[in-house]
Amino acid sequence: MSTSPETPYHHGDLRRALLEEALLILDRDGEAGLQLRDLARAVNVSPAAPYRHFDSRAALLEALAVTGFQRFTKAMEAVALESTGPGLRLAMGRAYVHFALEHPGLFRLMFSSQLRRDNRPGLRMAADAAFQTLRHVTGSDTRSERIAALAAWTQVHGLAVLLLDGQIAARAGEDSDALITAILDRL
Amino acid sequence: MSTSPETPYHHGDLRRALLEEALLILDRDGEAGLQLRDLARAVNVSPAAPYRHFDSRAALLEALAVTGFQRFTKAMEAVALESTGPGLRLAMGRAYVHFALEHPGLFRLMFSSQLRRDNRPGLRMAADAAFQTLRHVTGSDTRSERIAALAAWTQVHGLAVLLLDGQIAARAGEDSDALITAILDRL
DNA sequence: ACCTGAACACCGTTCAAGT
DNA sequence: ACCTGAACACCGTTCAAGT
Repeated sequence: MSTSPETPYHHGDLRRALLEEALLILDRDGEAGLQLRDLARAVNVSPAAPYRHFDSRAALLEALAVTGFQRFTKAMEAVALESTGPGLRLAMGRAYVHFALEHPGLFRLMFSSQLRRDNRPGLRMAADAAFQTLRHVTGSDTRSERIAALAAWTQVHGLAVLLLDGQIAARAGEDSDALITAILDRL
Repeated sequence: MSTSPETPYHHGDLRRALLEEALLILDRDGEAGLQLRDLARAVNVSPAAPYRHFDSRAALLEALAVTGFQRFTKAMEAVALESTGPGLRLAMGRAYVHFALEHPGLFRLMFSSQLRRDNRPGLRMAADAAFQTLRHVTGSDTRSERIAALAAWTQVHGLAVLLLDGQIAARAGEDSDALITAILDRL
């Protein structure tokens, strides 16, 4: 699948290749399954090669989480443009949940408290930008607006997480998207 | 802190000691920080000793998650006994969130999809028993009852997770428990 | 400038051997 | 019956050396 002819010998766009392959592994095997040596092997470089592009495994994970928040922001903004008025909040909730289901490993990584502990500024900024998009919709000036916004967020996020963990699932013959909509409609 | 006089030489209640120490490490360093060799060191046994009591690290994690669900069930049942009628749902929501905040590593482990993948029957049973306690309160006979129950669950769980991840926090001078109550009261 | 090869400390796990 | 000591394969990371 490489763009260069035959095998990409000694060089190439390794940084991008690493990130792309890492995203695949992340959503397939989860964060614990993403091993630097495996990743290097998958891209046909030596175990030490990734260190020319990332300081450490944690730095790689941060880069992944940042791109995750960027994609998430784009997805939310797209909904904000095509949907309007009353249906907007529900549409964004559904998009939020769908993003999580489509990128399970990435979504979990974005909210991983492990990453938050190292307190990397790039991640904080990407996350803030994403949440800013959400606040646009709900407003957060008065206290009651803020509480309502947080209540909506906890609902949507909880649904995403419980679906991801397999704790909530549609029953046999039940439409999974209809279930999501029904739950989000309760607030 | 051992109950036997001086150093507990060759034996003792190792299984219990491992579980107790593991719970401490889990809530302090998270799942990734719980290493078998560290754990053995902390309890003063050789790296191989834990394998007389647990088949693998995954088996140890499962045992921890099972005791987590048991404690969780007990906490929920205690609330169901002391609270009654209208305030019960809110009281259980608060207890749910407080449990998560008091046992962050354990709570995350209980809902870890990593563990769910190996599909260990003991864990499934402990989890089902816990959720059974919750259903008692909400009911889940009709479809609308089921949706309402799921909506409440997603709200409470989402709040717990976002607080745990530091994404939601009380502002300076704001009472954190009041914030929790205000959000849970919206549904 | 970017990558390889070999090495280091460390981890989960196994197994023969000790008490 | 329960634990130790030594070993194995593997991982993240470093560093001198190659192109």
